[in-house]
Amino acid sequence: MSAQYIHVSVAWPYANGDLHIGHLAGAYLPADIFARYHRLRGNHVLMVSGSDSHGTPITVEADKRGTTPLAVFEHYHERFLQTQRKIGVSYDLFTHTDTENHHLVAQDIFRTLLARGHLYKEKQTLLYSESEKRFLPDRYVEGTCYICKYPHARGDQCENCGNLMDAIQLIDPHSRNNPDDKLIPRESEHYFLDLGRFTEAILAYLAEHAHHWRPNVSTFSQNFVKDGLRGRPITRDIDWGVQVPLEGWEDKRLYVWFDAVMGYFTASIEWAKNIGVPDEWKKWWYNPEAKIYNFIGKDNIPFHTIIWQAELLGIDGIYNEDDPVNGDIPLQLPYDVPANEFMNIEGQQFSTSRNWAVWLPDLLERYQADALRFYVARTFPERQDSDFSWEGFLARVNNELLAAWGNLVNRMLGFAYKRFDGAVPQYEQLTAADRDIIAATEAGFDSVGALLEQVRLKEALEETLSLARDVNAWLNEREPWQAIKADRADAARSVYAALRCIDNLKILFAPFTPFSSQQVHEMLGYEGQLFGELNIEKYSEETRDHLALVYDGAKAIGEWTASDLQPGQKLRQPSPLFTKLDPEIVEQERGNLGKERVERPIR
RNA sequence: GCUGAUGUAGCUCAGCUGGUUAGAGCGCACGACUCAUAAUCGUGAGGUCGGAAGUUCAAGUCUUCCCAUCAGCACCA
Repeated sequence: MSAQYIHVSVAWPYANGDLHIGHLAGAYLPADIFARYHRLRGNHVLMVSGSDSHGTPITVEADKRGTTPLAVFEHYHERFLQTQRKIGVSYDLFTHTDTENHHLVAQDIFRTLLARGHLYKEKQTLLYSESEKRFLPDRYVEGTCYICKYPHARGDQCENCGNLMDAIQLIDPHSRNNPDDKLIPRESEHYFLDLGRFTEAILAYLAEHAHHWRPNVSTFSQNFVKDGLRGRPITRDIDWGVQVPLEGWEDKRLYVWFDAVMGYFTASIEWAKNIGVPDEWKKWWYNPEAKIYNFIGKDNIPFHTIIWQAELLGIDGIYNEDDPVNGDIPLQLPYDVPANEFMNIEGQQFSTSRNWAVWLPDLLERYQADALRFYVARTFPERQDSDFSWEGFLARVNNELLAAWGNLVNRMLGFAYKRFDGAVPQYEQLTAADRDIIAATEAGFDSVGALLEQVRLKEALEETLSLARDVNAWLNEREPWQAIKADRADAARSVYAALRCIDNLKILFAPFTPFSSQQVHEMLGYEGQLFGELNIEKYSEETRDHLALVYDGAKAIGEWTASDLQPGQKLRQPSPLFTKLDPEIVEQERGNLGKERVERPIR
C-alpha cells in the first residue's frame, strides 16, 4: 500500500491562559497519538494547529492585567510551545492567528465568499459606549436582568437565573469596567455567512461521512442541520482581530470563530511556505485521496462538522483555479471529526475561575510526560465524559504502565544484560511457545493498527497493554531464571524471544508513550530516533516575527513493522522506564485543587 | 420547554444489528514464583445491568413512563 496523505487538524486554544488537562484529553493527545501512528506507518502526515490570538477571552484578560491583547497572547503562545514540546505533541506546525499569512489568507477567504454571494449585510442593534467611542462586546456589558432583576447580569447570560440573552435586552446596560458609562443601543452593519445556502451540500456531506463518525458527533450534527441553518455574523465592532478587507470597514474585524477555524487551512499554507515548497499544502487539501481528521472537543462540534464545511464549500478552488493539472479537484472537507467529550476532575466540572483545574506546565514539573500521556489516554472521554482523579492516576501508572510494561522491560533487559554478557542472546532454535508469543505480539501491528486507524485510541491502548500482559504470562511459564541454572541454551531461547516481543511492544506503545519507547529502543542497543524532534523556531514575515513549534522528522527511523532483533546485538545498561508514584501525591495534589495558582516559568 | 446523551461488579469502563452460565483492568482474598521498581503469574469472591411496565420463544440490548446526572438549543415573560 502506498503512503497516504493524512491531515491532522487540531483545535486552536485561546491564548489567554495555560494549557490544562482538558486540552490534552480533548484534542491534543488524541491527535498526537493518531499522527505518530501514521508517521510510523510512513504516511505523509501534516499536523497543524496554533494559538488563537483573537477573541474576547484575550482582550478581557488583557484588560484585567492592564496590558495589551498582543502581550497576553504572545506570553501564552510561548508557554504553549514549551508545554507541548515537553509533552511531545508532534505538530508539523503550531503557529498562531496573528501572523501575516493568517491575516492575508483569512481576508482572501472573506473576499472569495463575498464575491460568490455567500455573505450578506444586515443591521444589528448593539450597545455603544459614548465615552469609549466603540461598540462593546457582550462580555463587557453588565446590566439588570430583565427576567430575574439580578443587577449584575452579563451581556450574554445572567449568572443568577442562567438565562441566555441579547445584551440589548438588559435593563440599564452599562460597561462592566465603568458602571457610570451608560450604553446606548445603536445600529451597526455586519456581514453574515449565509449558511442556509449550504444546507443541501452539508446534508449530502453528512450522509456520506456520518456513518463512520462517532455517534455523538454525527447525531449532534444532523440535528443541528435539521433545526435549520441560519446566517451567522462574521464581523464585529472591535479593534483586535483580522481587518475586514473593505473600504469603510476599517473599524471592524472578522469575528473570531470565523477566522479561527480557517487556521487549519492557513497554517497548512504557512507550513508549506516555511519549508520552501509553497504549493506543498495542496497534497492534502486538493487531493481526493487525502484524509483530513479534525480533533476537537465536543463544545466545538457544529463549527467543525457544519460551519467549517460551509466555509470550505464556499471557497472551493481557492488558490487552485489556475493549476493546469489539478484545477478541477475540489477542496477537501474533513473525513472525520473525532470529537472527545469532557474530562472532569475529581468528579467535578473543570473551571478556571475556581481553579478546579490540572495545569499541564505544573504537571510536567512533577511527573513524566509518558505517565501523563498514558493515564490520559487510558481515560479518554471518547464516548462520554470521563474523570481525571489523582487516585486513578496513581493506580494506572503504578499498577498498569509500570507494573505490566515498565517491569517487563526492566526484568528481561536486566536479566539479559547481567546473564548474557550485555548482549541479545545467541540461540539455536525457538520452542513452539516462543514462536507463538512472538507471533502474538506481531499480530498487534494489525489489531492495534486497525483500532488506531478508526481512531479507537482507548481500545488500541488496552489491546497493547494486554499484549504486554500476555508476554508476562508466557514468561512465567518459561522461567528463564530457572532454566539458566541447568540449561543455558533454553534460557537463551526464551530471553531472545522476550526481547523480541519487547522490541515489538516498543513500537506498539510508541504512539502513546514515545519517550519511553525511545528509551527501550536505545537500551536494546539500537541507534537513532524512532521519531523526529520538536523544535521551537522563529519565522520572519515582512512586518513581524513569530515563534512556532515544528516537528522535524528527517532523522526518524521508527517503523510500524515487526522486530528483526539480531542475536549478539550489544545492549545498553538498562534502567527503569517509569518512576513509581508515591501514594502521598493523591492528597497533595487534591489539596491544590480550588486554591489560587501561581504561574511559574517553564523550564 | 425541546432535543440528545449517560446511569452495568468497591473503582474506571467494554458490551455492534436482541440469543448459550453479563465481560476487562484495577482493588480485594487465596495460592505460585523470585529475573524484576514487593513487580509478575494463577485461582476465586463480588452485579436482580437506575426504577416500573410492555413487546418477544428470548432484552443491559427494542417501546413507553418515571427518577438521577450532563450537554446542546429555543422561547415567553
